[in-house]
Amino acid sequence: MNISQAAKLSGLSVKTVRYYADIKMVEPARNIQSGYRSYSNEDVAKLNFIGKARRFNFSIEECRELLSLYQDKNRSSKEVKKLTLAKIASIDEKLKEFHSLRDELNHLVNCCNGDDRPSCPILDELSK
Amino acid sequence: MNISQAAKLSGLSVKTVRYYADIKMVEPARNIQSGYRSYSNEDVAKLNFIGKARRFNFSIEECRELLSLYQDKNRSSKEVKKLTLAKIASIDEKLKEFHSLRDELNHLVNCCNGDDRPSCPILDELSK
DNA sequence: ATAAAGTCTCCAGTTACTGGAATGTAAAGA
DNA sequence: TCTTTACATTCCAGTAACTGGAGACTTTAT
Repeated sequence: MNISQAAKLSGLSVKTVRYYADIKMVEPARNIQSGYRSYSNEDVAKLNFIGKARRFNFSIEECRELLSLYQDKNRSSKEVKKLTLAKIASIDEKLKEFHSLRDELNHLVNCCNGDDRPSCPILDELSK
Repeated sequence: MNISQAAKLSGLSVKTVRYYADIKMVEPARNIQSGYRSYSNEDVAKLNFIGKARRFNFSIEECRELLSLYQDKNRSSKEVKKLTLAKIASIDEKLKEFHSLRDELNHLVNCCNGDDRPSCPILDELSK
């Protein structure tokens, strides 16, 4: 199938699918006449896999790793679990950051009248 | 003062401070002899302000906006509050995303034996 | 036959810096 | 004064993961 069909089936944009071919993540066959990329069902499965992993916040390099584990029939589940646990830890980090950020901003907003006067505790805090 | 002093006082890197000059956020005077950037205390205060706003996850463009409000003696606190509330909302969005991401990954990890066998529910899920 | 839709490659832009090269200036020590 | 060292300058390239667009070619539909 052509690239737009593969894109549709995998829920990715054509640009993104082409990008994944450029960086050698999913390299489809080529139609010799036209030069068009020709995607197999397996290619689409890989695109799906990557799309999902990306949505799970795995980086492209991590996706590459997961993909090779996915394709390796002799892999151990330990390796995958390790990658995933590391990902969870980094998400927890971000969660903590965002939580405290939110709380601080929330506090500032609650202190701010939000009227037409120039006095503003938010700016006051930022300038300290 | 020279750039490294300004950087130290504002807690930013020299590269970053120079970058902020390049993008016309904080444009210091110049020493005519040497061409060196010459930072005033006010410049440093602005750098501090920006540093803090960046740590609060405001984008450079938002910082620009906050900075001009900060320098505008006739501003209303309403405008600042609006920007901040929008920022909180976008942080809440990210929090939600990361939370559900974490929960899903956690679930997968709990299902995974993590041993030397190839069977792995994490990969199974990613390939669905 | 022609027009529209799809595809190709290649280049540039996004965000907010960071690293490095080549070069110039200032300050400190011998 | 000379020299070394530290600090400064500009400019170019790279990061992550795409996205947009130009110009050219192929396929499909009318």
